[in-house]
Amino acid sequence: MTEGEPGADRAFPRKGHDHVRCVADAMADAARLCRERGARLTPLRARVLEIVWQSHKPAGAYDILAVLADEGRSAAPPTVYRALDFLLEQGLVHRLASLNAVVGCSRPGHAGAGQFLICRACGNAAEINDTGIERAIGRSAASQGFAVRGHSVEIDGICPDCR
Amino acid sequence: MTEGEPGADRAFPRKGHDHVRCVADAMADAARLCRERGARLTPLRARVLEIVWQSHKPAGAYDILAVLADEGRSAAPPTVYRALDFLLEQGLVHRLASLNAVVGCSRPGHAGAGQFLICRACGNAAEINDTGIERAIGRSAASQGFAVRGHSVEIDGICPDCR
DNA sequence: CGGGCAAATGTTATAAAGTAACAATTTGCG
DNA sequence: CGCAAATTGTTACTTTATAACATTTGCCCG
Repeated sequence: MTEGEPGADRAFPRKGHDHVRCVADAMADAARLCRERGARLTPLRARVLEIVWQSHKPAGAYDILAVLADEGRSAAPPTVYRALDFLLEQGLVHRLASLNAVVGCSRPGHAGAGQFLICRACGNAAEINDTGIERAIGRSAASQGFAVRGHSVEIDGICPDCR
Repeated sequence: MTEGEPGADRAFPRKGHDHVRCVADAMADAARLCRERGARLTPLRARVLEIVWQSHKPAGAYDILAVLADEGRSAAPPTVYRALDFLLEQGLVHRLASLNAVVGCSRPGHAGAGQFLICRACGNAAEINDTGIERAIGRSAASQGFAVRGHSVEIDGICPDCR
């Protein structure tokens, strides 16, 4: 996602950001990760992942379904939901509950947790991986005697580009 | 919610917790808040709020609908959704997106933000109001140039009573 | 006090999101 | 090859949420 320049750890992509390459990288990471784990990233699952990565706007299951249908694939809701279940399990996508949609995971393989900035103007969602938030959550849960299994942090607001 | 004893700031209710009184307090707070704001806490809205407060398990819209129907009220989905919209706006309930359900707000009036511990064993949800989490979110968003309007933190795990 | 306007609720119908159950197909493996 | 398991196809359905319009209620002002 980031281009490796100093101080380039931004959640929202900068201008001139090479999206084609970013998607290609994500797909390559996913393929490698699945290979290592013995999980099967089938053509259908790979295609769904690619569709999710086409944009930083969270994709609804029925949006994905429409794309598959356009491509002439036989597709019904379970097709998509099953592919998404796989991708979620593998930590390749995140589900944003507040939008009933998913986005590509910027750090593939880390399932079950994630923090997102969601712009109510442009609809883009950016994953942040803020250790401060993680730690604060862990500390707070521990003080209540609560054993954390996963968490979702969805922050609603206006992104830098839309201000 | 808490009983005012030293160190009693627990999110999950202790044993012997007086639920009837806790609900009564919540209703009184809600009535006062609405009066102050000139918002109309009508009998229907009040009843829906009361139903939500009946339990610490998040209530789905159709659960609430069933209760209203049992009571002989004429009720259809919009009845409930409209009441919930009002209660959400007034900050009297929180919506838990990951469960499609709502819970009573422990600090009435603070809409749009909240952090929850959700037990996957018993289904109870407890609101925490952790300033550390709030600060971490604010700091992280600010560093991205993101203007926060609201946030939801839903932490999945096992509560102290279920361990 | 009563007409009239806005807010709230009732009602019907439908959209959107997600799943259950079973059939057909593909894949890896002995 | 041939079988078992995993994946995908297919149909039907459940759950969640909203649109649109009718009716009622509360409240202000003359």
